[in-house]
Amino acid sequence: MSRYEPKTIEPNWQAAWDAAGVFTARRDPSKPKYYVLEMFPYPSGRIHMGHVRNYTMGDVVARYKSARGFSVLHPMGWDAFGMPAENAAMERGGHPKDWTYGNIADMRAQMKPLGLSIDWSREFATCDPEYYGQQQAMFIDMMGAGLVYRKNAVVNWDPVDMTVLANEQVIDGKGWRSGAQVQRRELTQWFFKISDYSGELLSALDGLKDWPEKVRTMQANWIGKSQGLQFAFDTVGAPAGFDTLPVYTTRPDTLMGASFAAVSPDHPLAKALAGDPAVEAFLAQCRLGGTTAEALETAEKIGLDTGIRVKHPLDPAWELPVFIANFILMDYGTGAIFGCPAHDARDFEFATKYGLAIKPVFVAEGGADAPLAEAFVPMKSEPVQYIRGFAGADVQTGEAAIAAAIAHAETNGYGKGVTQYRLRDWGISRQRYWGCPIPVVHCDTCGVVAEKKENLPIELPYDVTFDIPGNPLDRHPTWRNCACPSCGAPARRETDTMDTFMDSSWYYARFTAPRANTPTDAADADYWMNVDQYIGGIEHAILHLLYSRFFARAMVKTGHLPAKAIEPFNALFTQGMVTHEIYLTRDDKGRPVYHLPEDVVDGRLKDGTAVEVIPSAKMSKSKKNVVDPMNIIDSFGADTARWFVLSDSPPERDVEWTSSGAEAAHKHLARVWNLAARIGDMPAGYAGEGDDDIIRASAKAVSEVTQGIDNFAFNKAIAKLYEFTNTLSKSNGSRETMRAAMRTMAQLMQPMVPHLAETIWAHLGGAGLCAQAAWPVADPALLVDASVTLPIQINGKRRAEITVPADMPAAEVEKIALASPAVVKFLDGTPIKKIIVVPGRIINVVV
RNA sequence: GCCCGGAUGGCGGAAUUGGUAGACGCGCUGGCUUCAGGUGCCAGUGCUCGUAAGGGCGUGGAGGUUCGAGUCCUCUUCCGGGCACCA
Repeated sequence: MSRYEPKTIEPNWQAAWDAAGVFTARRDPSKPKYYVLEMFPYPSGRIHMGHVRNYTMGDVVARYKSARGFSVLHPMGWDAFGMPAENAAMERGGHPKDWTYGNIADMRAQMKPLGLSIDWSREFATCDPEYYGQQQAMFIDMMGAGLVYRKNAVVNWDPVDMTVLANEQVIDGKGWRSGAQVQRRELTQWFFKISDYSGELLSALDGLKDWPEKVRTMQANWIGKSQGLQFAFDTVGAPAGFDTLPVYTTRPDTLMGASFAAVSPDHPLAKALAGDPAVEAFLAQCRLGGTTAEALETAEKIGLDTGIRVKHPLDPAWELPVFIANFILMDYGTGAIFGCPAHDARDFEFATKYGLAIKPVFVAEGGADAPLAEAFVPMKSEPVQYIRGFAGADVQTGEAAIAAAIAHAETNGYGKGVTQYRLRDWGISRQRYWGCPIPVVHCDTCGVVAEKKENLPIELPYDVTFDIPGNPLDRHPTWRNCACPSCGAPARRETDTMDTFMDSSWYYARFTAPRANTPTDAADADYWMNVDQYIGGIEHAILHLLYSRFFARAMVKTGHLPAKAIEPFNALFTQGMVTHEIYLTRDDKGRPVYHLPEDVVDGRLKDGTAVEVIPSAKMSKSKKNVVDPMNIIDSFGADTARWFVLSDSPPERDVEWTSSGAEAAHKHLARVWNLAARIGDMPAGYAGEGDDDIIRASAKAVSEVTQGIDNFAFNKAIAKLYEFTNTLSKSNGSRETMRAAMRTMAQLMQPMVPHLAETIWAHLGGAGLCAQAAWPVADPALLVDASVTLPIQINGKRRAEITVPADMPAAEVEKIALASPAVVKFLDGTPIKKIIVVPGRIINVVV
């Protein structure tokens, strides 16, 4: 071994692994299987540090599990449909397909030098017709299973470009290209009945023990189960067909504080009143702006009194005005509510604005019935005192009062308790080209008919243009024309394509049999499913993971997955982002001009201009705070990049990229290399000294690094490897002991820096490839320390310490502690009130 | 607006179930090596008072529980993620 030159060794080892087929996943009944999957990338064209971090973590797990004797599946593919490809076509010309496949080739070329243990023979892209054709087949099966339907839904409409906009394309309520005020508009869309699974998707979260608690909590809140009361107001002065107005409330205990009723602008009653010009003008105002929950909930609350009145269910003489109000969502409950301003912040704001009564139903325990300055919303567990409650409700918690109110409604026959979910059905229609075509046909006589499976895949036409806004499939001269699968008459294809979340909701299943001519293969799915470890960004905590959980259920129902795959991801790990400082200068109008980190040295540009520095944020192209991983790989090698992204920051947290960090990583690897070289040069028969300590240190390193990897604490595993390196470089053991310790080092480092590990392993006489060697195991007897140092606290403050045999009884430890000079001196005869001895931990003397 | 996280030295972070706060790394300081710079090696490094011995203070902020709190509870500030058509 001469000098550490990663550029020489890395390609050689990658070729050696390829030649030995080390990473090819095989169904091997003699071994337990392990399926590790990282969320597949969108092919933007360049890999970034986040990718390196994500795939390195997955690689550590894959290589570790392989060393532990598992048959490992570790695949890679491309989430290749989506808007950026169409945007590129619009901005730079060219075709989304060419752009996408070009990007895939570029990114694959950037990923290969990382030395990831990926089975590249399973690679696919979701825009491959072989993939999306199978997706269309499943869509047809799911239609047959009653999981798909059409209904109206609200979209962002750009009235100038005459096109539907994604939420991302609505900036401050305006279209991103046209700048026009965006409107909410209804369109007929395709939906999946995910809401049929609300209860199950919620209750099954309890079984996902190896998912982060926060992800389960977020999903549970998203599904949003609530127990409430549904009842109908009798109306006064409403149009025909609206004799009653059904409402849903989670706070029926506040019914005695009702002061108005309100319906959503999308409510049938609001639509029925739209003939009135004042109502129509108001509804038009409500339609302005985007469709996001944030836009709807932060918009100023506005309402219009319809003149209609409803009768309070407990007092027919008590009438409430009916408003149309912009903050009522048609998608939740019945699209109509009663307002209790005293105990709901939104209702309070609304009532104040429109001069409606604010009538408290309960007060804080011991409080008085007084005018409120703001809505009084106690915590659920907090006892309150009902002053306008139902019979029998005294001082109690909200939950008990709600149950009493529901019971009252059911007993008296004006309402019933219902379970409601916030989760809405999954709208999958997109009015865009670069997605999977929805395989249905519109026929004048037969209606909406599924395409025949033998006609799949329904392929996207290549001859499309992006010179004008809108869906190119709509304006294609011939693509829409087809024969009705049912009657054979001329018919029209659906031009909506599928949400790209569909593509990523089953790719994990496809990886188990990527070339099968059905969506999945029973034997392969049975062997490889489930994903044992799934790794990806926390930003996918809700949508992608919830859709995947639903889709797995739909695949089980339609026979495309075995029942055991109903929850497809056994364990989930969510990683943090890679961040970097942002550098900028100002143009003559004071607008920021961003600069790449590589162009900034010591706070200055090359021409000497000082830059402003903004604290670290997620790497993004627009802020130019990106570091191209290829630069590091070119100058330091893949192992340095891998070691660096695993060091320091815990995997679940954000990591700040610093050039000094990358240099430090490289320095350490060179140090390990030099240590291995020195050990390799030791003369035969060299006896040295301290072998026992080296053997103990090795065992400790094995135990601690293994624990670090098992717990996804790669930063800690690496800290232990630093300690082990420090110990070994200071040791002077026998040749054989040093060589064995260094081989252990190579094995422990192999998941993180596989190329360096192979070189050391080979140099010090390891048999075969390090990547195929069995993981080392520590002898437990070597891990136990004979003596232990205990701190002595006096009144909780550390004053002294003693070292005692680890197995000394507590009574004896206490005696020695009290006799120690520092304690005697400090106490100076003060009587002891209490003494606490925690064996192996601490002694606390209370005086 | 709603839901979920996070905050520890100059910096990234460590701290099984509440039990020695600051492991490990970076940076910095001093020394050795070197013609010099870099590399490499050795030592020191939370803040503060003190010549020292030793003391005081310290985990975003304010309270609380406990013999003992970075860790548990309540409130709060700031930062980040998500909010259903970004992927």
